[in-house]
Amino acid sequence: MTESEKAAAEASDAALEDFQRSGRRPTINDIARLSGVSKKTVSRIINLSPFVKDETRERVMKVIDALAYMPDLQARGLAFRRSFLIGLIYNNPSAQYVIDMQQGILDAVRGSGYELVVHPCDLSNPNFLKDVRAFVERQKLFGVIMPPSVSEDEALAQLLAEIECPYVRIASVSLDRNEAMIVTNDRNGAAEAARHLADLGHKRIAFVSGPTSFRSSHERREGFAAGLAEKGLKLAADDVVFGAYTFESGVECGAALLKRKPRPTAIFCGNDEMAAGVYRAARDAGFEIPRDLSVVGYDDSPVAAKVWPPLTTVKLPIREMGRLAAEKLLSGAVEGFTGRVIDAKVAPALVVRESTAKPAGR
Amino acid sequence: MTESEKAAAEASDAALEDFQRSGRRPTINDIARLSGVSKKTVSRIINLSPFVKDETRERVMKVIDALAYMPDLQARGLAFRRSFLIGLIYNNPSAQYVIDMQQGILDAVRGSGYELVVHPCDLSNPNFLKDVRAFVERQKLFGVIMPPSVSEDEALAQLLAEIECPYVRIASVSLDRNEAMIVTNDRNGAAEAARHLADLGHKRIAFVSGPTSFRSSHERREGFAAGLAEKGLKLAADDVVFGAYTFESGVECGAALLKRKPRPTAIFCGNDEMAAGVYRAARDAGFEIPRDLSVVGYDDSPVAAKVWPPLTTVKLPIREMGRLAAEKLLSGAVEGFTGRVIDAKVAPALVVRESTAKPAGR
DNA sequence: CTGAAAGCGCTTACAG
DNA sequence: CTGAAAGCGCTTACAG
Repeated sequence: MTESEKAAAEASDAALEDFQRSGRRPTINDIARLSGVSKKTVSRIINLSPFVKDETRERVMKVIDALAYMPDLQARGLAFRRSFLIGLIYNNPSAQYVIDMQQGILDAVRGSGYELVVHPCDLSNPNFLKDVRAFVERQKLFGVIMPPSVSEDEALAQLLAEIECPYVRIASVSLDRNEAMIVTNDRNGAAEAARHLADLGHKRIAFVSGPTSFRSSHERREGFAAGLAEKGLKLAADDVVFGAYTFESGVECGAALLKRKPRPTAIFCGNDEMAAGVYRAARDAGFEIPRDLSVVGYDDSPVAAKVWPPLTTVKLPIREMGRLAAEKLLSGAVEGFTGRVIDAKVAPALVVRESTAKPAGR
Repeated sequence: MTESEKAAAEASDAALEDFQRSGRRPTINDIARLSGVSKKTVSRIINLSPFVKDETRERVMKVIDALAYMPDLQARGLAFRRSFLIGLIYNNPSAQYVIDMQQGILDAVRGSGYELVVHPCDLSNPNFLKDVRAFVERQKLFGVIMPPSVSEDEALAQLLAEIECPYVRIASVSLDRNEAMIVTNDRNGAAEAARHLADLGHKRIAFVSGPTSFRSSHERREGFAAGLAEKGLKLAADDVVFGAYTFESGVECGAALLKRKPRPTAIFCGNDEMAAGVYRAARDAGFEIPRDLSVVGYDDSPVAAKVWPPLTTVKLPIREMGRLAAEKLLSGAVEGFTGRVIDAKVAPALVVRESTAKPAGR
């Protein structure tokens, strides 16, 4: 280092300290001035451009770190014509499901500077598409994530494509390009439940379906039927009753099934909420679980461990699904996410607790 | 209208149609040009300035409506030095609580152009304050809402004040200026529960407290003790056991209380989750609710209606609390919110279901 | 590998 | 009541 370089370095150190004392939030101009480069070069560094000499980058980074510089997201957003926000558009009635998904998304974006904006909605609202469009366009969302059954709305997916808003859909089967899907393979989970009940020796088995407007209702039914078929059993149309994925609908469906003669010895429910409702119906009708009736749920939500006896159910890794969806969405656009999750698989798994046993008399 | 005015109007109509055909999103410049005013005047209209002639406003509004103009939030944000985002910072373990609060906040901001960004956090994380600060400053949040127990952290409130981030805290007692508080008056709710149990004839009554780190635990305990005192009963220190507002802790506390001789004939729980745990403990120990034991919860969360027998509990209007908090936050800054809720009161109310009855032998 | 100029779509401060 | 200029803090397109 020559004398004159040393003097320059000292001068810039002094300027840096002056700035620190000022207490102002630094801008790209401050960083450029204090490190002796143009703001364009600072911009290149912020945006991880490879076209910066290592030495230059180090010098600038030192100033950035010393001043804890954070680029202004509004300004970047204005120039980029988009924000650093991810939208979660959902209509799932389960609070736990939504919270788990939010957590998963936040797991993925932590440290990236992106944040999560939540947008519950109602598919039956005639303004639904207009609302979503306004939401996306006003905030210039980076992209959106959609769990079922919003994810199954083709008109919405088409709208998002038209306005060029990246999205990832979470659904029980693939509905889109691989890059835009997280698939939960509900058939496999339901088939596992079927094999479990068949192996215990049950023959008269009923299925409480979710609403037919949810794709998962069909997938779980078909997977369940396929699992029974492997064991030589059949799920007749008459063995299926329809609920709404809610506790109350579970009570009603359970009560109806338990009045039948002969009554089923096992009931598979489309989700845990309805299974809890079937518990209530069984109690009201004087049946004991699992002695008189085996029950299996789906989701492994917290309620599954809180009911008595603890519920055998199919575990859906909701938080992980959220994380995978966010990683897929950011993949490519954000450093560190590239291609990592394109082939991620979600595998449902049976969790055997105490609500299933051999049927009476075996 | 003179001939030349008419010609001008026709010309501008044509220009407007041209623009509509272009499919571009209009900017403030387009609106200004097409309505023949400066962009400053358009800006005044967007910002509801009274200093615009009615006739001018009407002319400009016509163009705004025709083109469905939405001001760019990034650009406004850059100029205003803040965003149009409200943060929800929370550490509440109940999914239903958080979802209800989110819904309430969204009820309030609907149509205002503001959106909700969620930020779960962990008070015990040493980086907690730094994380929140980065969250608020990076996104330049308009303001934040904090439910318990985040709301009770004075260091956080002080930090937000320092960085001039408006906030509203939700808590069981007032901790701040009226403009920054939604108070849930937990003492009153707990006192109602106490009177209900005393009126039924219970004498041996226990309280399962939430964690002492939650202010609500103290408030509910003191309110409960005060309610009992009105009826000539006393809540001794020995009658209080401490849980963690979780199901599992409720099981443990319930089991411990039911082993006592003489055992309590009624248990008031700091929340519904723990009450559900006490149900489990009662069942495990062979006691029937309400025959052998009366149980009262707090919150009126969905679990209260799902357990058997349905739980008597104190209803906390969580969604409304979220709405009130958001209205208070936006009050003053956003048209239509001014002063409307400064004196809003949250009143807890006892919901009597089937988990409470006279003690055995009366 | 680096930079000067123009622009993103708004608002503020000033002037009239 | 209205407007021309400058600015918010970044990036893009171009040039070297």
